[in-house]
Amino acid sequence: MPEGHTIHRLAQDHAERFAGRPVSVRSPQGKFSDSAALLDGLVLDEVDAHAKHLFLGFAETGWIHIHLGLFGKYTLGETPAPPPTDTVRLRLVSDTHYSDLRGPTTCALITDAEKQAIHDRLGPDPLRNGDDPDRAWRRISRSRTTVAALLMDQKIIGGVGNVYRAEVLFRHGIDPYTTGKDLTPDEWTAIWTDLVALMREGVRHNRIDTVRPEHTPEAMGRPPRVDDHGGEVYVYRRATMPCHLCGTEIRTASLAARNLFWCPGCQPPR
DNA sequence: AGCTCATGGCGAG
DNA sequence: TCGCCCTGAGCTG
Repeated sequence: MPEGHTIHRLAQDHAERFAGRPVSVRSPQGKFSDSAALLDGLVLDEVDAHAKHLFLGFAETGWIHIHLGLFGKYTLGETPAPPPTDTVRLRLVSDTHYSDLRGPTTCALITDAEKQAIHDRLGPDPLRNGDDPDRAWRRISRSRTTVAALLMDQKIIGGVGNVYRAEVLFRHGIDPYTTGKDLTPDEWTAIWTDLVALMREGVRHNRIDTVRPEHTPEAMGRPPRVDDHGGEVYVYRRATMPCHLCGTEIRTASLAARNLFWCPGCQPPR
């Protein structure tokens, strides 16, 4: 689940359901108990998100910094909350809603300065209004690293994960092994603009869909397909299956310990 | 019951 | 580049 769109959606949902009201803060699992005790009953007054980092602000006391990592998951619902299971790291409860966090890489109480340090080491985020794509381009355009690796580097661009990486490169016909230096300014502009649109859609629908309307199974007169992660995509996790557009077998490779997917037909080497 | 894998990221070497 | 941390689903047996 967790790419940038997931975190921005969680920020929205938390702002709507918990902000401006006192909330009960607990850690049934125990690993966040000390901080939870400090925050319990305070008003949650601000929510922020940058890349894959979520921040829940409690005025003078500080921020809960949350990073889901690969396994972290949220469950949101209406009160009454069910009895918490022993893997719930953080439970928030307002008079109307509850939220349960399980398996995060990070759930810690931090200061304003510590929060700022996190923003400082993250690249521009397509989901943060006003973030400047030129900051990313300055680093990409002089890098000999592959664009596939650069898109996943959170210092360069914030919020893109393995699905958006594969899909945005497919949508622009870019071979993932193209180096940053070889990418054209127009290609970068197209990638950034597309990420802004795709990820906003991702926040709205709470899932990743990247297939253009003219390429949906209905539009192409093919049987409907169901991708096992819940969204409609071109290449992600479709290794050895035929490309929806050209029929070439989708390829996969390991790049920086992550699975990369691309269509050699639609994304030819330079 | 035990294994593998997953949309992340960190630190050691 | 590797090992490690966090959890749960989907296999295998």
